Amino acid sequence: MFSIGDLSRRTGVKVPTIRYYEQMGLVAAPERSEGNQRRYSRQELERLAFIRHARDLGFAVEDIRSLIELSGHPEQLCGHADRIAEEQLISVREKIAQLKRLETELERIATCCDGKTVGDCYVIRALSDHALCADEHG
Amino acid sequence: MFSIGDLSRRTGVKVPTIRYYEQMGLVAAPERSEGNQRRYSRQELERLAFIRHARDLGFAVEDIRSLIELSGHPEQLCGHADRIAEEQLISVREKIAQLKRLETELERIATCCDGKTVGDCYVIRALSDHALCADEHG
DNA sequence: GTAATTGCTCTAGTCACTAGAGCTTCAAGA
DNA sequence: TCTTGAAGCTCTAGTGACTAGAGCAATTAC
Repeated sequence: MFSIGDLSRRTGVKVPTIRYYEQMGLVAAPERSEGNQRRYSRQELERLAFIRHARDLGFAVEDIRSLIELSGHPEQLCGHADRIAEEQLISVREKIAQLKRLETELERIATCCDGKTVGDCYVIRALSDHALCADEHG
Repeated sequence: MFSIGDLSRRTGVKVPTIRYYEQMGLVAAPERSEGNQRRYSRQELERLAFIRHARDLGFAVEDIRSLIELSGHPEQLCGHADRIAEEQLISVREKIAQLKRLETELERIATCCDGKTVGDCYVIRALSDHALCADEHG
């Protein structure tokens, strides 16, 4: 049996976050000690590790809820789980592409400044005048 | 003189967001019509375009507040503005690196599924068992 | 003149937590 | 056994950057 602090240390999920996940129904309400403290089994540790891993990969809490529900029905076809993962991959790729465009422009903005006064500052001018942008972004 | 809707169309910032920026002190409260509707000048249009541009580049509202304040003091040295832009560039690069690690793992997860039942599903197994991960992430 | 659109204020909701107050329980050492 | 300090409990409210909706008033186009 693990206390909530044990669980936190083993999974890397902060204590208040574990309680938040319980409130949201992502993890079941566990047994309690005589003094009303949460006591977790290994099964609950594993579920929390699953959630942590999925959150690290950027899955939304709602997606995780679906994945957990699916994992409870091992006889079903896995197309749904597969689709959630693929959508997440697409979304990650879009974010990368967007951030790369921002990187390009920020490089231009942040490296052109000659260290003089704000009146000549390329950072400020570039932000004021969209026409200075090399290509479209945002 | 522009109405809030004109401003919204010209800058691409949504109407409630313009009012929110006013509340946050990013744009000044403008003149009002006889019927208490906001009426903006070209100067305010330009400031909002500045804000929009900076938000597109991922600057936080607090950073934008600093940049606006700096742009009102053109005699100062621009080192501060420069540093804000450079920090933003560093943060964007970190996000890109992190997302690329996620992309790699998601590719592995999302493409190995053989379309059978959830019991054999690689997506679910990969999320359950961190040891299946090729390298560290998160 | 009237109807549709746009605008107003205000409150509350989003997401995924995080922080704090004020209390109780637990575990380890004396 | 007692005590002390860490860890736990519940509850409320705050974060950032908006977004949605209610219930009105003003403006604009026909």
